[in-house]
Amino acid sequence: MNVYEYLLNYNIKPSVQRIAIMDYLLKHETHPCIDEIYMALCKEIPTLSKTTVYNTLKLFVEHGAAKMLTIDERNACFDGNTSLHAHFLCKACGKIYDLPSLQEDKAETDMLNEKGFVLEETHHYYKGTCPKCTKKAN
Amino acid sequence: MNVYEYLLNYNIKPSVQRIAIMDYLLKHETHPCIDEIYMALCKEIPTLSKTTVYNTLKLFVEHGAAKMLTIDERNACFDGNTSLHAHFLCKACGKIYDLPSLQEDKAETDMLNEKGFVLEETHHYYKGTCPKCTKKAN
DNA sequence: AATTAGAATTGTAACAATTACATAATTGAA
DNA sequence: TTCAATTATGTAATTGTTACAATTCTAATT
Repeated sequence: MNVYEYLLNYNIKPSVQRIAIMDYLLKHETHPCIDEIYMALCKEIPTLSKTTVYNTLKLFVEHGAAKMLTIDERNACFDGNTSLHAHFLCKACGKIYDLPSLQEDKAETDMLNEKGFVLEETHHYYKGTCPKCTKKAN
Repeated sequence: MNVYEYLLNYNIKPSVQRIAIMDYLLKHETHPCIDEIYMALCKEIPTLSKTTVYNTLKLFVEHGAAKMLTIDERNACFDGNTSLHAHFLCKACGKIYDLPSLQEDKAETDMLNEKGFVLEETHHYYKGTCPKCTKKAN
């Protein structure tokens, strides 16, 4: 996968930092938060600033190249997988799982559109305990 | 509606502050954030502290008497309506609308349960522009 | 190679939401 | 009334995020 081209497809001017951040997002399905990305890339790009990570992710979201998840109340995290899919947050270990896909509730979206609501994003997630943590608790 | 009894039903010891906060939540469908609640109740209870509002809402959520919404990335807000329903956040005016109800995606929840996931909360919301703001923009 | 305008990045400082923690007040039972 | 437990308070610290001005980089043009 050529990240340089990938950014251009979203009308984002590539730069060393932007490529590194997008690359990280695409290769790590961990739904990383700002800090995780910053910490990871610091090593390769020692001059990287946290502000740049903020700016860059904001830019990605605006151009549709990433999605912001606000599942965890304290930290926004980011997903390079922009397809429509649901999530599961384990309250015990904090891990966010991807769920296979997500069917739009057509009755609901039709109703909203009819009333004049313009839909831009759909968010769907569960919170609970994942199988691993459930086992540990016993 | 007797808020005192209401709290007892959720195994929450009533106090002046708790009753006032729960009362506000039940009477205002605005999905208020901490600050809105604090500002509103300051007048009646001049000694109220913001910390108490935090503590109290946390307690309510733990006892299932309220739900925390993290739709807006900056501010958590709270909903006294604990029934399963979806939301719509207007990006223009910031208002959060309640949507009629929410059907569980049975195929999905069955699949999760089968794999050993324990579900505790379901969140479903849209972001976009509401009819009022869409009109204004034209 | 030098110039230059625009874009991208950086760092500091400010800001605002939240939490930790120690203290004070209240409650209810003995 | 006394006492222990619960509840509420306030300050201060912490943390995530943003504003902004300065700096650096990029790439086209001379």
